[in-house]
Amino acid sequence: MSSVVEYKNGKPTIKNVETFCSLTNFALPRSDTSFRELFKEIDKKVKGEHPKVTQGALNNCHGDWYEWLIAIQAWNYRIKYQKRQLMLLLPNISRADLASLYVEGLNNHLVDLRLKVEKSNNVKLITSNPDFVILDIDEDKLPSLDEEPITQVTPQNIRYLEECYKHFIGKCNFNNIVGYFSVKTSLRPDRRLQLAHEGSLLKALYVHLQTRDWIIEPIGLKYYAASQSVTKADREGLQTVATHSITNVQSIPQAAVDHVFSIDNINEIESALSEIIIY
Amino acid sequence: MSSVVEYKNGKPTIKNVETFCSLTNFALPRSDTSFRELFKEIDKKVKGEHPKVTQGALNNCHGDWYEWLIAIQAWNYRIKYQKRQLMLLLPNISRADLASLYVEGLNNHLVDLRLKVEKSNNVKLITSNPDFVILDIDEDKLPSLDEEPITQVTPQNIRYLEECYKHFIGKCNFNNIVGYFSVKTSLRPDRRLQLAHEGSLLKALYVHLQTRDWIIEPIGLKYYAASQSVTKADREGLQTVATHSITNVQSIPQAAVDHVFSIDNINEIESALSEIIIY
DNA sequence: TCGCGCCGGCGCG
DNA sequence: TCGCGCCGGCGCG
Repeated sequence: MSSVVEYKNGKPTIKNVETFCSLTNFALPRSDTSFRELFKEIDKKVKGEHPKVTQGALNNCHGDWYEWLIAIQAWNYRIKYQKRQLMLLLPNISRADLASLYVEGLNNHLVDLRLKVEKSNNVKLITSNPDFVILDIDEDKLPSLDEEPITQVTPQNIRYLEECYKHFIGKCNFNNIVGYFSVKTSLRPDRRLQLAHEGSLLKALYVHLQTRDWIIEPIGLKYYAASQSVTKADREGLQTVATHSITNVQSIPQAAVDHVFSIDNINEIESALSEIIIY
Repeated sequence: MSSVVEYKNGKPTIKNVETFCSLTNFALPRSDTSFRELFKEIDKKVKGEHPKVTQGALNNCHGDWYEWLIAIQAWNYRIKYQKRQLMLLLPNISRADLASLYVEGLNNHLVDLRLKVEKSNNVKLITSNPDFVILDIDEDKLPSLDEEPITQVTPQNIRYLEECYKHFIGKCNFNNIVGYFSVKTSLRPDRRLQLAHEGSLLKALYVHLQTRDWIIEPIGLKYYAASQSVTKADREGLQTVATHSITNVQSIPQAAVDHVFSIDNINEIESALSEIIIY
């Protein structure tokens, strides 16, 4: 236990992965265990032994824990139900732009768009990376993955899931990237708009690729979100339109966020995945 | 001093206005006093007497303090330089939607747009209210305001500035609302995107009004932002395009945020206002 | 009671 | 060193 917090000049630093693995005893929570409660208990243990740990440090960890639990379950879902679609963790944008997942030709369209946009008016196309990308391996060209379910919460397994996206860099065609998924343990009226922005911009980029390759009937790009609890105001706030679709009367207004799931235990992850992962 | 924090069931609550007025001695800071340092000192005093005050409570207050200082300076700027443009605080959206500032005809276009968008695809047009609206009183129809500068930081003066927008509800024509201004004491890579979303959506609504009224050469809508410190990454992140402007090749890509100002003292407010308030 | 919009303190690469 | 993207705890109406 004392090993999960390090001190640097008297300032405690939570070792995120080790804390989560050690304090969950390396096991997945029961399928009806509330993540909220689970995180609260872990917090209590950490704070009990290390009173100087800040709320901000715990906030930071909660976000990762939530992503890991969903990533593990998504991994197992693909294997259990033998789906060709899969959901993978993405790193932050300074480690890898999600456009780099596309094959060279499509990536070049996006690079070209960014360059031209920037050149014409000193303007950029910037958003954060979503937490997950949803791939559809409908062609043999994409690498196949291990078929081993993940049953233990270990640093090795977490690291494996966090790096999995690397296999697909430069390999995805237009129809291989079918959606994105961003998750937050909690929402606030201001923070939930980050999701709307992300969804809106990702969909605008998709429409751009569609136009450049003149794809008449695209399968469409889904953008999903999830949180441990979702109020009516959250749902309404997240029904915001993808702004590119409202300025001319021809296009049908399109939601930036297609659906927001309430996910606070493993059963609820499973249920969300059954709507997200169709094939 | 003890009066600025109230206790409810042992839980401290900062009385925001009273704290700021009392701990600044009801005076505006010197024109080169760093707001950062000022807020830090106030925090220290509050925490010194009330150790149970949380970081979250102070965060909440900092946002208001920053807005008030800018609102006071904007008020005085108009009078000092006899400008016909003015910058007013806006309330949060549950108190008054900013569309309500427009005259009935224009407001109806926006109501109509919201209805049709919602009806067609269960999608809404949602963003937070910006902190300030920038008005141009270029017609005699708009109410005129007091010409008294504000030299004291008092609850009465702050309340006055917070309610000033009410005079303009239902009174603004297309060319009376020339811009918005949102401010944050600090930025983060995720939170700065809230500004991009807000700017993008406000500009899309403006384009919609322009289309409905078929206004050929609109004066344009500006969206500005400010923070106590702005990094290169912040500037680049905020150069994000207003997404409606990139999906067809005819329109020129337009920035969601026209300019981000670094404002940490009264001189810097003055300097920003000289770029924002032109006429 | 709850919705709004506020923001600092992270762990990591 | 800094950029990324994390999120709870507010004061107020």
